[in-house]
Parts: sequence; structure tokens; C-alpha cells
Amino acid sequence: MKMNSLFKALNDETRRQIVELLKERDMNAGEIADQFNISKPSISHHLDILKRADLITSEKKGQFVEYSLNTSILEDLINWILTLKN
Amino acid sequence: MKMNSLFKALNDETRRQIVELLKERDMNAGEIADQFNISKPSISHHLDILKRADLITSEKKGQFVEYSLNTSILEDLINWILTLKN
DNA sequence: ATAATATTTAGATATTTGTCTAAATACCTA
DNA sequence: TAGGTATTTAGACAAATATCTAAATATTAT
Repeated sequence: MKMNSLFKALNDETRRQIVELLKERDMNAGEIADQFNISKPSISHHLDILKRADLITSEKKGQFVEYSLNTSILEDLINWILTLKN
Repeated sequence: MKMNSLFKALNDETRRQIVELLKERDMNAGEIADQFNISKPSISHHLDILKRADLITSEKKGQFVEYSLNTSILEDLINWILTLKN
């Protein structure tokens, strides 16, 4: 199930770009949306998918919601791929 | 483009199981199909997607088509993931 | 040459997915 | 409390995807 949600979350160029953005710094939903030519509700939906996959976390800060990359889950992904290599 | 086809190919439980099978040994299309409760044409389609992503290679051997895992492409996948970690 | 086996191609269909607009919710400020 | 900003939820829709059956293609064996 974990691999399922991880690959599903990363199987989209927009979502891969979002995690690449969050690698640089934490950003709120609006700042993230500003980087794309996609409506805010759509970005919100992408964030939800990334969050369900545990690739990002969110924290409410006043009226903003700040998103952060969760790098620890990437270990699981790398481990799965590495098992294919031996 | 490469990440796109790689994540697309691996965003399916059946296809992930196929590469796990091919990790153990090369197999022909029929042997692979025998491992699943899915029609042969569907498996053939999955193999095509994996092949397009360069995750597997195929070689015709008489009336059989033998499939092999291509582990070298996994480097690209791992490298992309690793860039997120620093 | 015919029949049998292995695999792929073609076409159809139900489900999933990415996107949008409109509306709802939450928070802040005057 | 009223109005403005930030974000999510709801509902709709087109495109992509996974699956199937039937048919086509390729190879082997009788």
C-alpha cells in the first residue's frame, strides 16, 4: 500500500515539481499555487495526494497552511528500488 | 520525460510485481502471464509499458519472447529521488 | 501445407484521474 | 460584526488507463 500511494503521488509532473519546490524551502499553499498555471483548488488536490502518500506534511499557521517535504518516506521508496538491483 | 515514463510504468501493482519477478530470472511472456489472474493481452500491454520506460528488455527466442529486467535505468530513478534528500 | 502454440494488435468499456468553477470554511483586521 | 484573504470541498467533465474478447501474426511440429 505504501508503494502504491508513493508511486501514485509521484506519477504526475506537477506533483514532482511541488516536491522539488518544497525541497528548497517550506511554502504555503498560495505560494505553491503561484508557481503553476493551475487553479488553486487543483493544487490543493495535488497537495492532498502528496500528503496522503506521506511525502509532505502541513501545518496551519494562522490563515495560511505551510507545507514541508518529508524526506524520511523517500527511504522506503529507495529501498524498494534497491531490492530490484540485487 | 524519463521520470514521467518511469513513474508511470511503476505506478501499477501488477507491473511492479512483474519487475520483481524478472529480478529473480528472465521469463517469457507466457510464464509471466501465468503468475497473474489477468488475461495475456493485458499482460502484454503491461510489458509494453515497462519496455517503453526502458525498465525491461525483450528478446525473441523462437516463438517465445523472453523478458529481462534492465537495472541500469533504476540509477536514474534513484538519483532523482536522492536530489530531493539534500 | 495444416494445425497447434505463443504473443501482440485492435476495439470496446468501466474506472480513475486531472482539471475547472462555484461554494463553503477558516482566519484576520478594522 | 462585517469584509477580506487563504484554503479546501463539492460537483462536473474530458482524457487517460486497465481490463476484456476476438482477431491477427509468427513460429514450430506433424
